[in-house]
Amino acid sequence: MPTQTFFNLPEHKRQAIIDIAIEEFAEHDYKGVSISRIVERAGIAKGSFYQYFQDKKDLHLYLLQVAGEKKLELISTLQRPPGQGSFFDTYRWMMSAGIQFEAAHPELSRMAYRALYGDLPHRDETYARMKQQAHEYMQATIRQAIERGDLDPKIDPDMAAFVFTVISTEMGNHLFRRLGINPLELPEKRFKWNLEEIQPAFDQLFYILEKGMGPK
Amino acid sequence: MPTQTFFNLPEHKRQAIIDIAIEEFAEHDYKGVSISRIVERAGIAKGSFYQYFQDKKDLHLYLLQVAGEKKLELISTLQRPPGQGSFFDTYRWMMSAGIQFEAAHPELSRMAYRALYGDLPHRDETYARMKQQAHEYMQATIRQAIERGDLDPKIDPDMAAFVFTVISTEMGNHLFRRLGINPLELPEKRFKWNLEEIQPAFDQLFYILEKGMGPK
DNA sequence: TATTAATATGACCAGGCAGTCACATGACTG
DNA sequence: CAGTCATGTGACTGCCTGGTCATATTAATA
Repeated sequence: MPTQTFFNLPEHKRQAIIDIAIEEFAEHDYKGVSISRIVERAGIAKGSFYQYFQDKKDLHLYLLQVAGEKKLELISTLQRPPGQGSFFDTYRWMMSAGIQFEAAHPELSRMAYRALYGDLPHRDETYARMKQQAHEYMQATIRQAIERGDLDPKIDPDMAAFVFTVISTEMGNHLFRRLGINPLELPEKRFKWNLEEIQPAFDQLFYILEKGMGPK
Repeated sequence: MPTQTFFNLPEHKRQAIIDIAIEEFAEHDYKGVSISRIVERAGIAKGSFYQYFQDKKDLHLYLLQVAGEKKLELISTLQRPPGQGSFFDTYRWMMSAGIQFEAAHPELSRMAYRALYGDLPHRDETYARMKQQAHEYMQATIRQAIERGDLDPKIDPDMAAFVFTVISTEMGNHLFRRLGINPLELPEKRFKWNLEEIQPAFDQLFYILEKGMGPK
């Protein structure tokens, strides 16, 4: 965690450091992120940086925490699907929320994606588990949905969880590519993100997930 | 491409360099691979290395080429699915072939995976396109399968190609995790790779892909 | 104002890197 | 044997890194 000194900083200065650091961790992988570059861009001395953060890892973990908080923050503003939604409705809402977060904070998403799939010297500490946990959570949800009659009882929960997890992870990338958008350019280009635009894609995806691809 | 000098090397020495370098590119991402470490492990002088390869990138591209050749080599030994297989049969065979390659050459797979999804200074040169090409090829195949009546005409080819592509890419990882195997330890542990063992997983996956997850 | 505590600074350190080059070695030729 | 050419070598360069620390500056307190 950052030191008290960091939190004593004037708001705008603190935020500038965070923003720049996030940009760097979105643009480069862990090894590629240079503290020297960050302090230069932020206009602070190297020594100051190390009065705010213990080391590079400390900064990285903090930024990931910030990303998590931002995501919760955004999701809490979104309306939940009406009533006792079916599994597919709920899941569609979750996925849509994830993609809205990607659109609103592409740098944060990219950083988090790197943390999950990139090379980290401190990977074992939390992140391999994050994937495992997401998988197990999904699996449990699927089991419940099967019991409630929302899903075909013949499917294998482990395999279904795999399919859902891997699709959610990559769906954002796919949608942006499909729409010809570079997510990292989203904020500066002030692209008008139109949720309606992606509904057809969701319809198509969930048709496949629900009914399969085989001939009827 | 490596120099003639490299190809003049005695077989065992050349192979040792290749093997060690592949190990390094499997273990570390591009930035993390150290030529100094490679030459030390291989017991050759730094100067010799640069008489074999132009630079780090030259080595990397060559190793990727080797990986491609090895994959074709292995696949050509596998029996094709009998007769005019349906789309699902063919695709199941392709996916199974991919996983057999992963099991037989986990380091090569890991290196290739890194090349596709990791950070490369020379990424633009070919690799972003590789993904795009795979997607387009899959999409075309799906269109044909629809015309032949092998797939539900109501599905969106683009979305279906996305689902197939992302699942094939990660299916190997998923299977190994499910079986409690670390693919990188496969070769040294001489794990007896039993194809039968993964058939149930394929059955489960293709049930989902064909019939979907929704209640019937 | 004098004293103390908090914060800012950038030259500096040790280590690692990719890549170079002047030279050494060995093998083959006339 | 001398001469030539391919190959091997590792000290070296220049660069960048994460991280340190003695010192300077500023703010707070008495």
